[in-house]
Amino acid sequence: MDSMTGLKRTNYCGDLRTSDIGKEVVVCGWVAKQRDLGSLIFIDLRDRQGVIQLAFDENVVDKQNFEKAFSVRSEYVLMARGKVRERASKNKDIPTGEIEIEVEDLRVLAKSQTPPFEIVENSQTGEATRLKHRYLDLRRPDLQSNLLLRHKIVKITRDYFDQQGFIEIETPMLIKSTPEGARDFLVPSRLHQGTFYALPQSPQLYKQISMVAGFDKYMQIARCFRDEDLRADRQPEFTQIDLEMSFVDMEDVLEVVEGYVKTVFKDGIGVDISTPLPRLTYKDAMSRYGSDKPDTRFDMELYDLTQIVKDSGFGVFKSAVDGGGCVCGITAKDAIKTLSRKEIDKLTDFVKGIGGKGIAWIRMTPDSTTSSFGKFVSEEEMQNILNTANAQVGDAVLIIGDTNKSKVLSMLGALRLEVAKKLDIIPKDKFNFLWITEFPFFDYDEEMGEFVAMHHPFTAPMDDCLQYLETDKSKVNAKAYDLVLNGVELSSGSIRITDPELQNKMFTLLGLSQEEAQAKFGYLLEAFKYGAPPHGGMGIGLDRLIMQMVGCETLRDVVAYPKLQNATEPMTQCPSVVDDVQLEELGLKIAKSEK
RNA sequence: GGCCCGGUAGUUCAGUUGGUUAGAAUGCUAGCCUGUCACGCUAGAGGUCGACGGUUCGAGCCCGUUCCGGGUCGCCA
Repeated sequence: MDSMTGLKRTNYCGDLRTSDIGKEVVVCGWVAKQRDLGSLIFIDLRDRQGVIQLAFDENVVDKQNFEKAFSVRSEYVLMARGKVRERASKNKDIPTGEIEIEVEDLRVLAKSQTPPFEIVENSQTGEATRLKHRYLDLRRPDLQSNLLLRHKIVKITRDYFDQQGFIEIETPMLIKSTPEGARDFLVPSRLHQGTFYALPQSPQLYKQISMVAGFDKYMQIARCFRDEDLRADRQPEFTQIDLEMSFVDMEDVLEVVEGYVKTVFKDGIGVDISTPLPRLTYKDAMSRYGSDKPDTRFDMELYDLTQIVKDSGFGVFKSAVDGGGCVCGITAKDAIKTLSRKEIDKLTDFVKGIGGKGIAWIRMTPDSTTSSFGKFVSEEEMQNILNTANAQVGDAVLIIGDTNKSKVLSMLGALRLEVAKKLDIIPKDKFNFLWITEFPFFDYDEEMGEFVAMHHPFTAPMDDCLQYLETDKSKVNAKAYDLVLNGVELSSGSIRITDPELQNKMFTLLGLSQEEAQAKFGYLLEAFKYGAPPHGGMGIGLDRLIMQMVGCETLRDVVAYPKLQNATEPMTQCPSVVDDVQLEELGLKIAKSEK
């Protein structure tokens, strides 16, 4: 192995261009590829900026360097000094394809074992293997560029909010556990055995207290933790762009966030987002798309057939309507080829999987119109359905009925997405933002038979809903707003309650006793006694934002060191057991052994 | 916790009704090769078919159990 003595890097491999021809440069990096043509050897040397070709001609370079180049293997770490020159034959496909380095001094700084998978873009290797050797996985150009973009986005974010007068404040990682919402990760206390800190699910209460403290505009690139099951877009720890502002109402928050979205897309990836962003109330989103985070990159909106089929001879429809529910449908345009009877059966299974009973369908082929329920309904009813469905030859109509209205909408919303995926009609190059406003304050829990809070207990109700607080909870909406991008909930926020009287009333309505509220949030309530400015804010999911920007399928491609679905990390093998000594110091005993 | 998909060479996969010695590509090793860039050509090494049990004359394939990975529902105020 060689030393670096006498050499100092002058350029990144991937940065060199034809303008550097003639210069003597020193580059460092990893061997991406070695091509041995006999008395001519090429090495592609890779660093974070890209690759550059090193050339070794047996008749020109000295014997020692040539033999080194010959014996080099994948992922060896090299340093090379030489002259940049124009290539004899050019490669138009890469940015450095017209030049190469005629190497005069080659140093092998480190050897490498053969990597367990190929270090290439769009790797097909399973994630468990890649995460076990994440340092190799991260060498891949796509992950390198994802993380470089992430860095850039974070910088743009800090700059934007700084310009808007926001102050970044670090809130603690070790905080009081407040078992509501998601599960907390707990950290046992040594100095106070038997007690625990929790890792924050978000800096929510601290940022509100920062408003009471007078910081006026707060932001933080905040790490958040939730001990819940993982998904492709959900990790137990994630990063949130956390905001809070004083003396604002909803419109002010939305305006700041819209400015941010515009800036970060323009400066980050060169995409123009036109503002103001479109808005939809929760109610409209549910009735038109069957989702509180609709993907508006394609149409296929829901429609209501309840009035048409309320006296239908088709039992499924009739009983849904009689039971106080509804019957709604979607029309899949030009879909009969994809949506064969067999495919519709699969969709029926899909709907059953999310709690539905099935799908009533109509297929309009050029020859005939067939349906699963035609013989039970009159000609007129069928015609009315087709009119409302705006169905033409080639279309498929999918209908769901149930005694639970919101269930019909959400199932149809899920079906809408499933069908769109099957038909492959979702454009990949669009960035469709959408504000969802006027969220219900309460959610009716069927199992418990009562209304439960849909948001954290400091969310303010909308002013014109205050009158219904004690009379009709279903009519109470919150000053809460979500920002949706391409069907993904990117961001969520609200205006908070600062009136202690209203706050107490809300606790009561949420079934929290004074004592419970005091025990959980006493410090915030105490703070509010000393002059709390009206305030509100938002949390923007940084990981999901970047995921959308690079168009990848999983959060793991934009997080440097993510966890597998089982919440472990194969490289470090965490979580792991700890020494008995550690447990003893904490006053802990493991009650259940592993097996 | 439920449901779905998967586990075969280092990697990605194929493997017919259960039938002799389990294949391909790529990677790896060696040799040849002066303009390659997915270099090319030749040769070679590389397998507990996730594990355990069962059915069978015979199991990669069938059955049961279990482990592991992915997706999803529940969950994520």
